[in-house]
Amino acid sequence: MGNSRVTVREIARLAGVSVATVSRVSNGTGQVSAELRQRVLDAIELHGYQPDHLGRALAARRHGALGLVFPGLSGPYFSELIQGFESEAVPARASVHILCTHLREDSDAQVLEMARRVDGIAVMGGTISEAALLRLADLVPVVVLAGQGRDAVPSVGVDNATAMGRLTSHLLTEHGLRDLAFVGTPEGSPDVSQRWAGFLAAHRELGLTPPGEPVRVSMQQPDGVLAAEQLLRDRRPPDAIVCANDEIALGALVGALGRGLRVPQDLVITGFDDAPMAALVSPPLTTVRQPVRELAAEAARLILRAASTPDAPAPDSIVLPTELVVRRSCGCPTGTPTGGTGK
Amino acid sequence: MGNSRVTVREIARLAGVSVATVSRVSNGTGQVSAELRQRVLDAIELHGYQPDHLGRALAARRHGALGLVFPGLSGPYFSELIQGFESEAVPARASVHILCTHLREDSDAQVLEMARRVDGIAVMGGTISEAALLRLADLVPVVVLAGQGRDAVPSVGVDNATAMGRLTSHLLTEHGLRDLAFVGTPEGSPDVSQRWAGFLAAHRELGLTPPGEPVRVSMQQPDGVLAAEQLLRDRRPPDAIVCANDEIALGALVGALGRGLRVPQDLVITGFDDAPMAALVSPPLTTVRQPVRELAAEAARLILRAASTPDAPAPDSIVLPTELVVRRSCGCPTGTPTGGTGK
DNA sequence: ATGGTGCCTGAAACCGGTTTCTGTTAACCG
DNA sequence: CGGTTAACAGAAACCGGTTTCAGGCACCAT
Repeated sequence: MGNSRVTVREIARLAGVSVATVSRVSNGTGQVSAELRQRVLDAIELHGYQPDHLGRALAARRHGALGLVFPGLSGPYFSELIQGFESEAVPARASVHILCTHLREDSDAQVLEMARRVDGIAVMGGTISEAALLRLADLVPVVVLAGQGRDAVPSVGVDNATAMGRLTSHLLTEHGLRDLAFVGTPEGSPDVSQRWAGFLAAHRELGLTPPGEPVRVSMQQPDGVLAAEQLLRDRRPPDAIVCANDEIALGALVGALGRGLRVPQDLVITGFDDAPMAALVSPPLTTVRQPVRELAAEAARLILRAASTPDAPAPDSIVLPTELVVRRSCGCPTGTPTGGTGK
Repeated sequence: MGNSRVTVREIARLAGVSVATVSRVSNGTGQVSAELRQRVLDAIELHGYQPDHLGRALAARRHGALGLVFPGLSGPYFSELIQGFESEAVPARASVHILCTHLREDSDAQVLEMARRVDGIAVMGGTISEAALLRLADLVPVVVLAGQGRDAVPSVGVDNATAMGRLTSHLLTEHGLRDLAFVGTPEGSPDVSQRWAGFLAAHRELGLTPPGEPVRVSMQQPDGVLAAEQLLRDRRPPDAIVCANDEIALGALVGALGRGLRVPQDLVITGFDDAPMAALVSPPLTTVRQPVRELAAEAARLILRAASTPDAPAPDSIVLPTELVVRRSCGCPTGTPTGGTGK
């Protein structure tokens, strides 16, 4: 220990100056004569003084911290998300508080509690109730990450419906597939809900009848294995498995190959996210690329800005572009450069 | 807004009592008459007063927050880790601050900075310098997660060397394999370093010559694909690929299968961690189970305890048991119950 | 000599809580 | 009825910083 218990008043006494002067020196604000400055710097150096964060935060009435709330952690998606958020927060000298809500039932209360410890919060879509979100926005700047904003709560996301519609159309028109299964739980998150909607819309636009129900599973690789086994056990398996994300697709691929099927000859599989593995499996996965890291970074920037200008008008929501990435798992010969950019 | 700017003094004024009484009521400490208590509760309710965390933390001289420092995020390992940590911290009303150091070069400074905002920190082994670790331990309670503790800094981990030694011996003796490759970067983390050491030791115990160098890659699935391709391109590929974790192994499996090899007939692959996917791929992965979530939870408990009893002696390091999980990727016929428990 | 202007400096107030310490009142006891 | 004690309430100090405000001083122009 040693440097832990040193306060401004202590340094002030040792340097023979007032606390105001110590504060000015340690912050570089205001005018201090060269002599006093040196005396203070010496005392600070000698005793290893570091201003206490709490005192400073209390006086400044800002925490210097950002919150990130998500349902759970799984796969490269959340890794990217957290890292994107962090990469923006830390240079702004803001620490990052996290909260996984899926572990507990009283997540609304937890999030509200978090609001009193940070300057702003990014909440993943669908993790807390609508009511809690509004109360939250009342307390601190909030942005919804990958979900629908509401009133004064801006959101950052991609146009999932259009992107998934484009992918689905590709399967229906280019490959003439007619029996597609959708794997993912629309009720689980706004992302999946929109992807499911885009999947349905693409069918209807072509006058086709989409499947009535998706295969509801979670978003991790093991769930994809499970889903594939369930679908392939059926007497009449689908032509294609359209997965809500790459993790599911990777799992489904493992499941399908494990049953001796050939992809894409016997079964087409597609994903969403363009995770690093998508390009490396065989066959490489046809998917939709979305800029996850950039999404989170954008959210962090929005919050930081809102926190520093308290009375500014609520910023607009942001929609980042996606890109259809056609590889071999859909049946295309090879990396056909059909890559269309979503809005 | 509305409830954001209400302070104790405000409530005290409105309820016609002193701030001390408001504080007593809102904390349930001390004695307050039924009448005053009700007046205060009404005022609190009416104005939606919530005590400010900073004021409270400053007075209590504790932050009510824990820090978690890791190199980067990747795969189920870190998900488990974070969730295990969080599951222990949140019920203790402590928020969780995270810091990914691999994104920046000045991580030592960042960690030291974090120390002034939390009551204790868990640092993944190998993420910061030895010097920084010691300085850190000077400021707040610290525990090293999956790494070597030092002096008064306790650690929580598993016996990687023994576990990997057991796995390696299994391949060498049960399956008679002689040409094993190790994939992973020992310099990258204490975990891998110990696993490499165990791999080498198992060879030497049997009087065999281990490979001189590991295949140095990172710890993610794509790296496993890469490593497999590199090894299999060689004129004389190994009999077995012993991977530093399951992610690498899963990638290697994909890479091997993609090249038309049969596992385990043509090539044996093993992992470490027992990630959820390990049991689901074909063939299922032989690996070592370690209680990652429990590891992190234990670390959180250690820190919380140390933070609440400042002058207690430094707790002992903790080593949790591992379990060899034999599945089919090593060549065993099926789920042979050879599962031996490591110390 | 006088008044004005800037530059430094420190006392004190402030951020929003908790806690000690003192004093009042009422209850209880012999 | 006097005296001790317990319960309760509030004033003020405190946690560790920042910032306002007023005063002192040197310097310059009238």
